[in-house]
Amino acid sequence: MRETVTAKDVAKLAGVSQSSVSRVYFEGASVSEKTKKRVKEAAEELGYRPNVYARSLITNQSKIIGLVMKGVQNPFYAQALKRFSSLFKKHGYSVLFVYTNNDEIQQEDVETLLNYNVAGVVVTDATMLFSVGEEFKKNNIPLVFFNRKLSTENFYSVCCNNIDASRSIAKYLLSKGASELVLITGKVDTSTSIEREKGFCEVLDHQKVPYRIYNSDYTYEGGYHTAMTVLKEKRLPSAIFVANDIMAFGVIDALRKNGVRIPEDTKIVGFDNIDMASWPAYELTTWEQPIEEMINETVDYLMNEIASYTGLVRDIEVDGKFIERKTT
Amino acid sequence: MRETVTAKDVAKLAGVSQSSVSRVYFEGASVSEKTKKRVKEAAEELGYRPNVYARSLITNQSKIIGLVMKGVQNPFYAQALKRFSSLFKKHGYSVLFVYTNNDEIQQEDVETLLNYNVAGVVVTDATMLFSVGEEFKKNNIPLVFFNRKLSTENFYSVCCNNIDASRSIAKYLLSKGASELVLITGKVDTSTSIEREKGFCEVLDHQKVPYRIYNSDYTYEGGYHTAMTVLKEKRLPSAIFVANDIMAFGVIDALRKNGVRIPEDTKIVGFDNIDMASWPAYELTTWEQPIEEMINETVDYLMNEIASYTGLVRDIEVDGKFIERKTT
DNA sequence: CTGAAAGCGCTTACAG
DNA sequence: CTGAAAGCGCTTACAG
Repeated sequence: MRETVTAKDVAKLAGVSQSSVSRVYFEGASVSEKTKKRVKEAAEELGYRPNVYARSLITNQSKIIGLVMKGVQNPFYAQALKRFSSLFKKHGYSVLFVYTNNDEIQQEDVETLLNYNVAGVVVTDATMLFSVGEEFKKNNIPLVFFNRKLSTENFYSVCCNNIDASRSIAKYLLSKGASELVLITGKVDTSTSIEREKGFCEVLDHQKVPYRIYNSDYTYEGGYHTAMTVLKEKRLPSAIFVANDIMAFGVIDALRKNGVRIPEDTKIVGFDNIDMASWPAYELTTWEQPIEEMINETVDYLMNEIASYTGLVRDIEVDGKFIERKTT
Repeated sequence: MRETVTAKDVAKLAGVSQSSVSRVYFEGASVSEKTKKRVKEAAEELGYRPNVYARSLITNQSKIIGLVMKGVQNPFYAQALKRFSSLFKKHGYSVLFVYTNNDEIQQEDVETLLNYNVAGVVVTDATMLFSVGEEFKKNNIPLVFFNRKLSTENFYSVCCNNIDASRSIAKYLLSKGASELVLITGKVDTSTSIEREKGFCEVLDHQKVPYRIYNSDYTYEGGYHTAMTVLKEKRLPSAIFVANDIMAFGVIDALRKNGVRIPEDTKIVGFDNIDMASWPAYELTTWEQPIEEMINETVDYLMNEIASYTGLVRDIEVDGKFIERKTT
């Protein structure tokens, strides 16, 4: 049987009341140093550990953050997972990991989050029905979309400045003499893909430079296949902007396999600057997402809202930077 | 304020006792279809959700599995994370994700797991003090080491049959005419690296084929640097067995960068068969870890132990298979 | 099958 | 600062 030492047991051994024991473990309660010491000693001896369930039942609060994630396979999100976990731990929170297979958070997952009365939630690469978001609001649970933005401006989101970034990429490619371009998008309904397309095309339209758009899906395989499609057409573009790095690797591999030299025959630019982008096999020119800053912004917001809920809604955009390597 | 509908409220609306409401939501309790229906309707109307904290407080059980992971950056573990999450969800369990930066699980993380009274824990790529393991045992919490094995045979573990696998790899390389070999190990104190070294060397020793061992760390960068060291020596080995795929990519990149042709000048074999191994940039010959089976074994054990704790201890080994691609 | 009641291990007014 | 007591929202014997 699971041994269970309670505050009462500790109280008896320490010769104080159960309430005093409780106060020693409850932040902000007032206890004298003397009883604190006595309690700690007794607790140590007995192996006492406050019961989080009893505590949560009373305080109606938890020390858990819900982290909703789909694309763990993309190193960008793996990195995010790592940093979020470390940071939340530092703040005293544990993470309830909710893997969602669908683009949209399922009701089942929402129930889980609500059941555990999570202190806050971060959604990294999924969308959510409007009504679902309202459920969190109704319960005063802060929620932030990380690297994603909902069209209904009703939630807090933290992204990189995708539009400016892709404008810069377009300008850079033009300055390199690109005269006919291709854009390979990510999943078409994601905010990141939409914005990267917008900034990129805006500049090209303005300069009256011709370009073609191919819709893909943010995966290596998607990039690979899309590149094959591009190859089937007669003209090879002078440059390709691929909406994320992992897809760009697929594009590069497909192109190379077909004898296309990079950057001589065509230039490639990715987006994210994941670790792999600097690998000798790729040395990909890309846009660095300021992941650390983005995560800090996310966690700061969450911690503030947990401390005192305001329901503040904003779209935060952090600037990244261009990283030139050997694919351009 | 967070709205809070309790069983009492539902009871009043449904015209039954609070206990009956409780029984409707407690698996195994006996309730008539009639009251069940009435309760469900009232609950629906009020938006009732049983409080998991109150439930856990009483039952002294939780529906949470602790998943301890370090190497999220390695696609092998990202894949595992994904599958574990899906599977546990299917079984009605949520996952408490515990990221550990150290090779060894820290006391702080153990406290978290114990505080939440997790139903079970899986440790994927970290080790643990013996005493820590005992703490879980004392609380009848089943624990399994996934893709890792402790030398003290006191825990349940699920691995691929590393020794047989690396024996096969050595034999294969010999059959391909390799006459002087190199082994690049993973982190030296991990069971997987130790076993892969053991199986590989055993065959070579037996055949009296010369080889050299270089210790590395299971990361891309480690593989890259180790390969550079290998290159500094005069003779290029005719084949290199790299203890995991991600490291093998680093080795390949370093070698290619220095004009070494693969497989003409030297052959490379990895281990894991992560998705990337089939990418055109690498097309790595490797050993496929039966990850799906390994995960199923892990989850099955955990679910059985949760249903009725036996404390069974065993080292499970699942066979993988050789995947020949273009690096040999 | 159902209800009244005790109790899980805490927090938190309320007095002192 | 401290203790006695109420109560958080459930589960679970115990009767009926």
